[in-house]
Amino acid sequence: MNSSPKVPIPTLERLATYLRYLFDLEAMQVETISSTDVEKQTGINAAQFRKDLSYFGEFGKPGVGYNVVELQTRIARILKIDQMQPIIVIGAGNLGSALIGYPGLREHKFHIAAAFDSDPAKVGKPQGDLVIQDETRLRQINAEVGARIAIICVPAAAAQNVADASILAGVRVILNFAPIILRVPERIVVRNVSFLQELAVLSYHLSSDSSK
Amino acid sequence: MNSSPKVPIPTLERLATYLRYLFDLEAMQVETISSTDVEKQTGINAAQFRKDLSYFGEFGKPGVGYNVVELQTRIARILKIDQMQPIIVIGAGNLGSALIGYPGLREHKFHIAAAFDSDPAKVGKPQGDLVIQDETRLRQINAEVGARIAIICVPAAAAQNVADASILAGVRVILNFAPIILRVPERIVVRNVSFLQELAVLSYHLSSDSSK
DNA sequence: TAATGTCTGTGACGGAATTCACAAACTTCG
DNA sequence: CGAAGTTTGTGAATTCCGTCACAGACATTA
Repeated sequence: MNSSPKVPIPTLERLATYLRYLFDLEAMQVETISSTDVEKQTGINAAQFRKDLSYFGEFGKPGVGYNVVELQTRIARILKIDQMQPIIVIGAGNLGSALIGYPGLREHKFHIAAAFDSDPAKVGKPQGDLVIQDETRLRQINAEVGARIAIICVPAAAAQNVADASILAGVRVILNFAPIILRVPERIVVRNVSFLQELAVLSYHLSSDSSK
Repeated sequence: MNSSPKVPIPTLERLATYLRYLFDLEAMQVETISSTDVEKQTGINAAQFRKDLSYFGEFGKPGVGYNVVELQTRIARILKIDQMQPIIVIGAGNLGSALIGYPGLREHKFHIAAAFDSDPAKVGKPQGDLVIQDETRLRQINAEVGARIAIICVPAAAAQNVADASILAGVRVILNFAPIILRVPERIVVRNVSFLQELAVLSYHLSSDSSK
């Protein structure tokens, strides 16, 4: 009943990129773009752009291109960031705090509804416009705020337990910053962000310098 | 003269994962592992693990498996994280500060040699065990520290300029946290980290819940 | 030593993602 | 209106990755 059955994940990642780009275009009061414009400015192949969109229907006019505002609206709807989404953040260390204070979240319709930590020294402290809650109250509090997205920013050793607790509390997708592979039920979607991993890949590339 | 010509990027990403896992095993005083052990514990297919390694030579003994410490050493050498690598961080906001204070970096043989910001209020302030430098001195300072890896943590609007300056200063690979596609010469390798993008992908998955 | 069992390294296969290339749709201009 | 010029959407071709499956290497046991 829904759109297409199989959308490649790289396509979804690029959709988010297109969306950012469209916001910029809107700010510059550009009304229409073509797929070749996109290629020139983002480096993403024009056919790729068209194919990505084709998974979700038809968006452009032959001979003209795409209407910036309309495309923006439709991509936002596809990604379900057309209305505010509550998120919970678990772990209020450096990274968690940075996330809580990050203004870009709100712009993209994400709203941190609660933040948790296990450290009694942090619990109860205000952080931005919310108060750090005790990790043990995760389930109880999420029953109120109803977040289905969790961001895990705890150390590796604690991450699996925290993930389990989140899932019990009704979370369905997890953004994991801990350097560990989480074991979760099939229905749960996890995405990992690891800058150590990214750095390692970059470091590798330092060798093959002159060649190619 | 070097190893194999074409190593898939997903392979490099997994190598970093294996390495983390091997550190854990070493700490648990495990001496030997087999590819099926890896699959059981990380969820990564055993053949995948073997093929990933095969791009770089032979690592194991048939009928036995892989020596944990040896494999660790060799993967670290492949990724060039067997000896300290200097890094520069540009942008000392929430994220940049979090990175500077992140102990995991040192464990993985990365060392932040200098941090920069354009805000005069921040320049000169100590942060961890180093002092924030003025962004305009990037080239000058990197002539001393010789970092070839830069981490960009500045706002989107400033990122391209900062990237250009880094490259002029001798940087060859960039880890970019700014939500923008950087335009760089071919020889420069860029990897982007965007949690807004990750969140968008996760958000998409909130729809196709009961199906599949 | 021979027989059995385990595990690696890799060629072959299959599927997924990207790019190509073109017909069809629309615009513009004379 | 007709011709020339754009640009889309998409089947087909290509490239890239992951998985399978098995020959060969090594260990173990008797």
